[in-house]
Amino acid sequence: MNAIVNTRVPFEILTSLAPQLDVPNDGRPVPLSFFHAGSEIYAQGEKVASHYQIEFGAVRIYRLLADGRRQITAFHLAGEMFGFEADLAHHFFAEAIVTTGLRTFRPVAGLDRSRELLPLALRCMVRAQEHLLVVGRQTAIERIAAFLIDMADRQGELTQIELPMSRQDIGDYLGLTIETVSRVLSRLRDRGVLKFHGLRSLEIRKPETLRSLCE
Amino acid sequence: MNAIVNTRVPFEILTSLAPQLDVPNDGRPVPLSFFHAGSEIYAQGEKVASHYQIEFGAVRIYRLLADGRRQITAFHLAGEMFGFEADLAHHFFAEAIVTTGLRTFRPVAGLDRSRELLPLALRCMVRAQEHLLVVGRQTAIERIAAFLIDMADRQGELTQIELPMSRQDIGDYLGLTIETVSRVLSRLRDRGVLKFHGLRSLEIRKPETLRSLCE
DNA sequence: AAATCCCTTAGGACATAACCGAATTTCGCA
DNA sequence: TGCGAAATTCGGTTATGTCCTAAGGGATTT
Repeated sequence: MNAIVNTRVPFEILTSLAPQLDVPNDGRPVPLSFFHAGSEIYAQGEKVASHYQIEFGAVRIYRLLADGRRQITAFHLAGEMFGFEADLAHHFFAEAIVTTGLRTFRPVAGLDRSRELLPLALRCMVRAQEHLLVVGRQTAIERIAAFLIDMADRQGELTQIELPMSRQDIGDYLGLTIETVSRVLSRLRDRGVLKFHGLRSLEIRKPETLRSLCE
Repeated sequence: MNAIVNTRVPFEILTSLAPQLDVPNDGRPVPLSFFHAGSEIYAQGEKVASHYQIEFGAVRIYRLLADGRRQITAFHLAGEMFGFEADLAHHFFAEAIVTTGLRTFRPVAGLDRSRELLPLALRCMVRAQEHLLVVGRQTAIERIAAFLIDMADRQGELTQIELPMSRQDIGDYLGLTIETVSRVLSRLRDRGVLKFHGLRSLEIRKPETLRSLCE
């Protein structure tokens, strides 16, 4: 996985880094594009033009109900790929959570990528299905615990976690309100399970307690 | 889609039908196997040996928590394929809901099926992600409405629905208890939206009302 | 046709998490 | 370092859905 995770680098500096990051792929340079925090990468209903690999930063994939309720179906971190769809149109929205650099892969006519794409799609599928168990059948504290363990695993660091997303994002991912997310995190802090260094940086002090919470 | 949906045919009769149903595929006959209601097709942790197409009947894919809570991640009906996994082991359980006939596809060494499998895997992925929105952000009545509309769409018939699964199955699919499922269905019946012909056979009397419930 | 069993429905008490309003903290920016 | 806006946290109240118990209904078996 990429070493640069969820940093808040000013946009100007990023642009100057572009030439170094823009390494060739399959003999052809793949363009690297930048997205400010909160900016849209693609929208639901849009035609699928390419898929993406995250060079640095983080992305949220989500869907909206008519009254504004939002479900985030996935977070993607540095090194991961996203943007696959079942047909020609996007079924979800994708937004940069923080300043994010993406490598864009456009499909090449006549070139069959299904052999490489299949394992990635399968992994996405299993992840979504496993997340269903969390959202459908676990309590608030179990959901938060599962989320923190997942984030820790994906960031490599076992005890130190950087959260690129807001409490609202976490709530919309876990099917909880922002208040419940905040309350549960505070309770875990008070119990000595977590220690915060700022709002979005934390340390797991009792990994075994956290793990026992999601059964 | 196959015409035979969710019928309760005695096992003996099914066996006698086997020769007719066992049509060749790729010049080689694909074996058809039968499963009684409730019998296991594969278990979580088992090595993936093949994937399956449903000739008739219905299948539930699920996962369990240590204390017995269950989340059904998908129902599969006649004509559909299932059993794909991200690696060599099954991440979920699969069970026949009613008496079910399956066509089993074993991977052939040296034969790359990813081109055919990718669209199926992507469809499964999108379906799971869309289901996340239902389970994570919708109310009980909205979930039931979405479920009924999905079942109607997949069975071809627009107003007549046969439910192969129990109320418990529906609850475990939608993240609700059996009582809530029952209560909501009764309320929809009392409101004249649904009309039941037995417990597992129903008619949508007001499709537009149902549709307006999931926004 | 009767009996049994299991699934389903119903009703009430309870609990978890949502909702509402407000105080507090954090972080970007000067 | 200090200011201000935004995000987060906190407390109280409410509602939705769960839990528990019991009654009802349908299907299968004999």
